[in-house]
Amino acid sequence: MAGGPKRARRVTISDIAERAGVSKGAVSYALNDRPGLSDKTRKRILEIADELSWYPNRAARSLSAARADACGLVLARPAKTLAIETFFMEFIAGVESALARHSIALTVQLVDEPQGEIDVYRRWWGEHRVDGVLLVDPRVADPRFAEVERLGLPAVVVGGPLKDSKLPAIWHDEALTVVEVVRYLAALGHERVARVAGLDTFLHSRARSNAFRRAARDLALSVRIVSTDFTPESGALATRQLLSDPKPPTAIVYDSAVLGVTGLGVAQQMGFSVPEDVSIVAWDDSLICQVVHPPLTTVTRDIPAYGEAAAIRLLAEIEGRGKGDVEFNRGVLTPRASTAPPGATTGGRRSRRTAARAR
Amino acid sequence: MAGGPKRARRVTISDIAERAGVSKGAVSYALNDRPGLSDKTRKRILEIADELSWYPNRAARSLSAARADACGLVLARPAKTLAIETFFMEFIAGVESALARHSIALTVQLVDEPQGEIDVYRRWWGEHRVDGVLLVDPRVADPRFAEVERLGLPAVVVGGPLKDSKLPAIWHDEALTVVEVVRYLAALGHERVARVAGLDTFLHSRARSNAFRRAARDLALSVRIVSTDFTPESGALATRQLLSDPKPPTAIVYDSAVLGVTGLGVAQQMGFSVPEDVSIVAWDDSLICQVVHPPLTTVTRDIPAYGEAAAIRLLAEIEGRGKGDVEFNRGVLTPRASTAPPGATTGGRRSRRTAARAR
DNA sequence: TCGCTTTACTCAAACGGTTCAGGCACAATA
DNA sequence: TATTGTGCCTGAACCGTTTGAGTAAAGCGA
Repeated sequence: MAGGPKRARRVTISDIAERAGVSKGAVSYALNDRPGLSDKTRKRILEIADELSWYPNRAARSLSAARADACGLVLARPAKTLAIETFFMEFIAGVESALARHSIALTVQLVDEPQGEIDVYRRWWGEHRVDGVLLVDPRVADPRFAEVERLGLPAVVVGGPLKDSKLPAIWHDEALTVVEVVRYLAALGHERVARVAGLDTFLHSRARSNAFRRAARDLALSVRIVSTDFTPESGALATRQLLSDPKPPTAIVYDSAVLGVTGLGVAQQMGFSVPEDVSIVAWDDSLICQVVHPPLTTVTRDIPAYGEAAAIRLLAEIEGRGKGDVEFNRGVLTPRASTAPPGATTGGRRSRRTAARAR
Repeated sequence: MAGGPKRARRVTISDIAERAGVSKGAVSYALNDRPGLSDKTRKRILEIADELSWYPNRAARSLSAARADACGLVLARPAKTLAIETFFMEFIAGVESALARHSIALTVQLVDEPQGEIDVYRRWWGEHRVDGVLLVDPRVADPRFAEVERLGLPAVVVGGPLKDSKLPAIWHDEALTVVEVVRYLAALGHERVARVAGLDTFLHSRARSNAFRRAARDLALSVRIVSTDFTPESGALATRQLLSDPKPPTAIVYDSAVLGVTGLGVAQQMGFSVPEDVSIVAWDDSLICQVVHPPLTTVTRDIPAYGEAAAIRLLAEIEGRGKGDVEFNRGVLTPRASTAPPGATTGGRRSRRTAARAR
């Protein structure tokens, strides 16, 4: 700190003790609401601590209590798609609100590659930097689970349920929601439905794809599923592929808001009217889905609440009072103007394609 | 931790020392690359440390070194607008990449109200949780500056330059970019330009508004400026107000990507063709600006690099080798299809309004 | 061979909390 | 009155590092 600005020595527990005329131990008892002090002394100590605006040094506390009072979250998606996907910010907001109530900090780290994520866990746990972590984007045969278990690092998986790991998970029933969406489209009269999926290695993406295929077959609909890597480019490509088919689907379900909005743009550019020629459903709602025209029908989840529940489960895990998985409220369909019966005309306008078909 | 899972005792510096047959001090020297050890011993110690996969306990290190090895970032915007604005995720990604190189953690906290932000700084600094913080969204007469200075908490302001504070800031010249945008619109032939601004209390928003007004007047353009709170709703309202005028502007400059995309939607819904009837420019680029139709002309900044530079400046400040403000590369105009000469017809299509005017 | 420096380490005191085994004074009980 | 108990507080060890002072041995020039 050579040449640095002079900084006042910060007040410690000894200062409080001296000023109150008691021992350090007494101050510690007062601060932590432990028995063994008269109310009068306790009150006096707390008053002095407040007056000197003293906060206990976390490093010292962590050292003796062997807790870091921090949780970790590693995001391993490319920065570009991370930024555009509102999911994580909303999720973090929810996690935060739960952790803040316990004065537990959230340490966030972005990494490029999956191996880097495991290295971060090793380092964090080795350094006692965190008491536990949230694992997002669970994948098929995910190497993180075994490593985290090996380390003994308390963790909660966001997504699931998990087959090949005993780690606690928080998840919701994707299949039920998928069935709701497919039935809704079938009820509107759609016979050819498609799904633009995210990364097939992600558990939740795969679960939705499986459920989608099954639900569509049960209703005797024709199904197509195209995978993407969640980037707008890959979403645009998938949409072009689907709509270039001689018999294009009349309804497309997208795995994210970004994919949905991108798909809408591509469809309109190709001369498809939404929803007359093709209906669109996007998986997670976001304000961006509501400002495009037409606004998108979405599957809505309370993502901050999801994050909050995940954090609460993690705190329980850290304290050793964990008890299995948490099943969260599933997403529900929020119908907007991007879905309608196939070929429907709205408000007197007619798409070029609908007009062409009518001739 | 009652009832919790059994966890292995984690390896400490003493274990390494014992195994290597040296003292704890020697291990510490080896780890921190300090002189006073033979190369042979140093190598042996490091090998053993690696073999036992030992990481020094951060709490212990912090306690003795009086450093937290963490920086803090408080976001005080409403969670909803935070999530939708890609700026912060990109910014965080940049901050991260700089901090990670020094093994410094980033602690993020979201708060609801401005006073809460100041409380967080007090607590973080009191607890030695962070070595410094980044202050974003500087406002007019911002109470955070004085408080941070009073605390002696190293900080870097993201935005500026600051009039009423000696805190170091990282910023770029908004005025030059604004002039570039306005000149571009004037060159296209626009005579009535408008700006949908963000919160007027934000320094950067105000700086842009002032520059916008001045630049437009210099070019003898008619100007209107409407303020919003960055929400899509307020952006939609502002756009409706502007376009409902008997003589609506032929070009609108929006203060964020969200506002721009929202404005595009509103304009199109009101029967305005973009860019024939109204040109649109959005301030920060984001993938969402590129997937709408037409894609938006934007002011593009390298936001991750901005975050990285901010983090680097903060690290310098923490180490006491700070040296004034950092001026960052200003944003540059990226023209796309949402801007054109007023009344221009593109590709044979004609908007309803253009057609009406032509009659 | 002696004194002097240099090298390569050890030792122990911090850092600022938590926690537990006392200890002292005073009240209650036998 | 002697004993036991209880409430309130002290003292010191401890958590795992860093770091400056101390030291023994080796090296070196004269």
